[in-house]
Amino acid sequence: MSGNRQDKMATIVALCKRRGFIFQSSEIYGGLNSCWDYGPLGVELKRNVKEAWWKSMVSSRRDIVGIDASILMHPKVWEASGHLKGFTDPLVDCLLTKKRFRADDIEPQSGTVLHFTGAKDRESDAAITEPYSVLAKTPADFDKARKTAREFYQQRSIVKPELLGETTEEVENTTGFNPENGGKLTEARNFNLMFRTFMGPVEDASSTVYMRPETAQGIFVNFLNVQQASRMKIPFGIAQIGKSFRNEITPGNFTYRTREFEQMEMEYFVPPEEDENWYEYWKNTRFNWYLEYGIKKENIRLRDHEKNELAHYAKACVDVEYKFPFGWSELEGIANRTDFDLKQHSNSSGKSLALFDEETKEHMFPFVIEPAAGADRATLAFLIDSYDVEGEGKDKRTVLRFHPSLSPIKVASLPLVKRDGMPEKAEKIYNDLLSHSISSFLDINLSIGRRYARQDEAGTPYCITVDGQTMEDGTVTIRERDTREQYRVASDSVVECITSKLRNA
RNA sequence: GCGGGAAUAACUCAAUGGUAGAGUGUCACCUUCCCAAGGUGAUGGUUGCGGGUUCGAUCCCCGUUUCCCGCUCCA
Repeated sequence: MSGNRQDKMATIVALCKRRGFIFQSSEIYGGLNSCWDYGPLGVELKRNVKEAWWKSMVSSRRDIVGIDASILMHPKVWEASGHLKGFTDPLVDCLLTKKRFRADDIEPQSGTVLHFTGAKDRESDAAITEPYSVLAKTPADFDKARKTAREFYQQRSIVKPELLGETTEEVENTTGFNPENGGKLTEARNFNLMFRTFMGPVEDASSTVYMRPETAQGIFVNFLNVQQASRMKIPFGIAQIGKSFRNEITPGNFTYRTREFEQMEMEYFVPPEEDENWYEYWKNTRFNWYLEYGIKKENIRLRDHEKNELAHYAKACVDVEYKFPFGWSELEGIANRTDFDLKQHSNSSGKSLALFDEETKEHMFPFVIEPAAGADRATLAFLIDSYDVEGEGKDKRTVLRFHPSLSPIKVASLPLVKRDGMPEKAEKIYNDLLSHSISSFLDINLSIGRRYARQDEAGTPYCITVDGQTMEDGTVTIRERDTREQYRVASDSVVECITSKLRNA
């Protein structure tokens, strides 16, 4: 990881805080791990990202409808979906090397275990009574095992350890030792990635509920409700934007991996024999969506999952990856979930989620193609991708080159100087814009250059400037963020002009 | 969860075992007809938090929280 890349991330985190995009959660209390709050600019940006997604997936299509399911769902949902079982990883650590293993990945081993009760130093009074064991695999090499044990005690400040209380034990098919060095592993600890809480005032096992680790299940369990209410016929989709929660073992990289996050998911139900075509279709459609909203071609790619990488439900999966400063990372996964989920819920609930096929007169389970995107990840990617620094020294300019639809503020209304009625005129234009629900900003103080710079750093695509000529002929200038070019329009056509620019952007 | 590094004003950073400074920013007033101009003033910090050592700690020690890096994990 080069210094530059990390500098870029740090610079963006600082900019986000300074300009009000993203703050650390509960900062005055020292912060809360992996939790972030969106500030005034950040919330607009993220809303715009979600709106762009919703428009492209729902509003502009005849074949997709939306829902908003609750975060808490019946616990059996998570049994059926496989999350209750599959989301629990029993993990063990090597006491010597600290290397971590999944307990169920360790091959059973046989051999002789050497137990020690402790160690003392050969040249001082130092001693330690912590027990330790090493497995000497058949054919047993006891000297090597003892050497491992001495390393263990050396780590605990015994410089020249003499092992104490050695006993041996024959074992078969144990998984309690590190396959690489025979060293004892910790007890298995379960990491369930689902957040748990209690429904109602009594905290007992029967009231345990989970906060959803994905929004998809809310769609699957509502599949027939939605299909019947909206009279949809396959192929059709159900979309949802909402918060999900996962107790990630390692959160990090700013808002990239957090334990509370927002997903934009769509489940597209198709005839089983058409699954591969639709998979290709959504792969391309979703990839192009990022390009359409300004992500640079060289910073985005598709990466197919290897067979052994696939989730338990998936027949195929491809990631849309973005080149973050910390490396290529997933923005969105497009998966062929087959009929796994609908069948599971049908079996588990006893209520069939199959559709009746009028042609074949048979019940059938559609296959599901799922494009699942991270709203926070997409927001972060748009933020990073639009970040640009121009010029050097005094001419240096920081610009967020957002696609205009994503910009938190669309227009700033600025009087060139604070006199001759210019502030009043600028305020009138500002009010006009606001009355047309165009997100705008009025800035009167300080030099015009400074105010342009502030808007550049907020990613505002257009600045309206009221100058001397405005007072004579009623025209104002529109300044373009990316080129800094200016041209004049009649002040009473500003709203119309901006509206058309935003529509065509 | 392990190992390493860091934490001082809103941001970027200084400084010192004797209760902290600068630049930037922000605000007000003045000035200013086009890209972070200038002037004056103001705003700002229990030095992340909690203990300990000390006459005295931002500095030394311990713990803790958060962030970053590396493991590990990742539906």
